[in-house]
Amino acid sequence: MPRSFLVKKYFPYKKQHNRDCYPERQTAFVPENFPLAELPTEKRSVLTCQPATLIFSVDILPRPHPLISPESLPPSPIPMGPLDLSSSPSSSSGDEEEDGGRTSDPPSPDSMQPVYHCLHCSKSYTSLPALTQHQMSHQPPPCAPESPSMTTEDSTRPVFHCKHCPKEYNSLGALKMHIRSHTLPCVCTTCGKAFSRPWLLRGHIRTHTGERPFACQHCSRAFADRSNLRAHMQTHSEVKKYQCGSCSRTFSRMSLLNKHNASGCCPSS
DNA sequence: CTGGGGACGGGGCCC
DNA sequence: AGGGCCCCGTCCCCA
Repeated sequence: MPRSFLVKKYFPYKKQHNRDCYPERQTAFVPENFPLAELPTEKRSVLTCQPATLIFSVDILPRPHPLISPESLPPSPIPMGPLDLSSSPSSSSGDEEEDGGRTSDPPSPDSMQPVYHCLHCSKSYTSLPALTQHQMSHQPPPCAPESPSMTTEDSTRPVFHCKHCPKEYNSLGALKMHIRSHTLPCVCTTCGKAFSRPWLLRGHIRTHTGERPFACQHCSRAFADRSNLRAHMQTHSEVKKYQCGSCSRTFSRMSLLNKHNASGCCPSS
């Protein structure tokens, strides 16, 4: 799984292993006169330069669906003229060589009677004007040029593309959620680090406050992160969650099992 | 090298 | 639809 949004080593205080909270957090770890508007630059960052006042006029840009090729579409005499999508989102950027084949896909020789399929839904029409009128219903209004780039994967499922990366989603909500990982709208007021979701920020703030609301019932340890508590609970377990296929040894974490495998215990696996 | 903790990422589910 | 939360997972660091 690509971890394209890992944000590491923003600040030198990351290096300090503050096992027992941050007793001197606000003075020791925060860079002096930390410039909120000048977060350390990252290649991927479209927003680190202005984390607090994000001005994103365009989060979702039109982009052709990479999975849709002329071959993947049903035989469809999509007209080139009024329906060449020149006003549609997917052709406004002008750099879509590969998309050209969609509209120029020749009709199947098997189709005795022309059937005009909508590019955006499963409807089909036997007359061009009917399809033309129907497809207008899929066009974004003129005043909304930045509506999400939505294509269809199989003529029925919409696909929403992320402007910032190749990911795509089948719901606008999922895409918006994903885009937050690019825009990082939740900014820590203490150190300026930005996060995609409020609860991530809250978890991060605990690293400043030292709050550890997740206590282990078996020992005195407490954790700021529930996942870390869960991992810790594995250390109390006789039989741990992750088992080696060869030696049956168990590990509290997948990463430890992977390390174990990589060390040569299970050369076959 | 191994085990464990800290921090934080994503998707999915629920309300 | 959007936010909150959960679960799973990864990476980094340290003992």
